[in-house]
Amino acid sequence: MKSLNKRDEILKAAMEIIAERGFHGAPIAVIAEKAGVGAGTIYRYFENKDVLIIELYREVEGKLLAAIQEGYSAEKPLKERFLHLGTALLRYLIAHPLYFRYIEQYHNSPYGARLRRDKMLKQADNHDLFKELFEQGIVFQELKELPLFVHFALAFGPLIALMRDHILGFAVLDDTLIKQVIEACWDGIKR
Amino acid sequence: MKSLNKRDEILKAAMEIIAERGFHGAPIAVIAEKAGVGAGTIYRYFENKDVLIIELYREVEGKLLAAIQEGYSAEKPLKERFLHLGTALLRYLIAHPLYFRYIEQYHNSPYGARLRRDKMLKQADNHDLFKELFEQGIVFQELKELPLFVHFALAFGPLIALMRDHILGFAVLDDTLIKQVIEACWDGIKR
DNA sequence: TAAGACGGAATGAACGTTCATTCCGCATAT
DNA sequence: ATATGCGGAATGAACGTTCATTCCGTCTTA
Repeated sequence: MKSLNKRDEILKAAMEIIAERGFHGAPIAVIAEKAGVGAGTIYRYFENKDVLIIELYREVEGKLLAAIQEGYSAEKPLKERFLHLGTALLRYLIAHPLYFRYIEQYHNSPYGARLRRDKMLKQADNHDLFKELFEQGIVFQELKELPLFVHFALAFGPLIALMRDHILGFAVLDDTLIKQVIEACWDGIKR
Repeated sequence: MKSLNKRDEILKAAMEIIAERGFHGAPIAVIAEKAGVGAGTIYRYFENKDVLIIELYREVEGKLLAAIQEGYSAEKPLKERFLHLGTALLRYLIAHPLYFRYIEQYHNSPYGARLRRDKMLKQADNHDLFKELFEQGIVFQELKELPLFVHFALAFGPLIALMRDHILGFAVLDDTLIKQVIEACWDGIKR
């Protein structure tokens, strides 16, 4: 119990520092200090820095996926489902900006490369939900007849770009705007 | 003349190595070897590594902007102009994948942060062309009445996502598909 | 109950490696 | 012969990781 606390302290500290300063600006010594533990202690909980970083990514990804699936129903109309997933995604990331930043750091790093390679092989993930949605949409002729990866790009690309703007303070994303944006994404993919 | 050649060799080598392996995987020694010069020589042409990297970014950005402006006419209809810029951008980046990778590396690094801050202040850039386009579109009621940054996100987000897929080998972007994608982006922003 | 012994958790100084940068001797050209 | 350009070994800073040592809670024993 006590040890779980310490482990979580380390993860939390790593999360905050890496999200804010990137992997460059997050030496073990700094993470240890923020977590309130000795540098060596980190190696009692994680084999090495890479393992810590990968583990942290898994946790964040898990929470994100759980969040967007909440209240999702595969029975509802396509558009409604799309709006649900999109708004849930945006809302969750806005509520947890550090998660978004961490995910971005992770993707744009050597770790991200390995991740992509892995996903190439094992094609089952959050994408499942969206994949299913897009495939149905094409079959039912509600969506443009384009390759799946184009639909992903049209749907996620704008959201990621907006999140960046939001975090940098360029943009203010309130509920009204979020809804308009997801609708616009739908206009992009719908037939 | 001889010195210019050597300078260009260094820039080219840095470009290729950073684009392929990221800043992590590009120590001065490696760049020097690829460029066919001694490590110390690099410091005859660039004050330090940061200056080299920033200078390289300026050159790449300059070429990119020149490429998309070629053949652009502010007189033509809005949609036609948008299609021109979008396709020119995608085509150029596909033809120069290393440029795209370098730009991405740069943006997702401490350098990128400084860049953003600078652009916050001095709001004149490639964006000018797009900014003008979007503003006109809103005035003429051809585009959705959304904040400018949303239009940027809806237009560029998908293109960047697609470029990533393309470079990673997920996607094959031929001329037909490029056109369809830009059209889909237009559907996203048009009223 | 109190004293002592024990084991695992925690620590941070020390080590080895990696890197940007500097420096100095050599080569080339005038 | 002198000045300029060049290369790559040398340097020192920064970092991840290790490990001998300390710390602390628990169990044992009288």
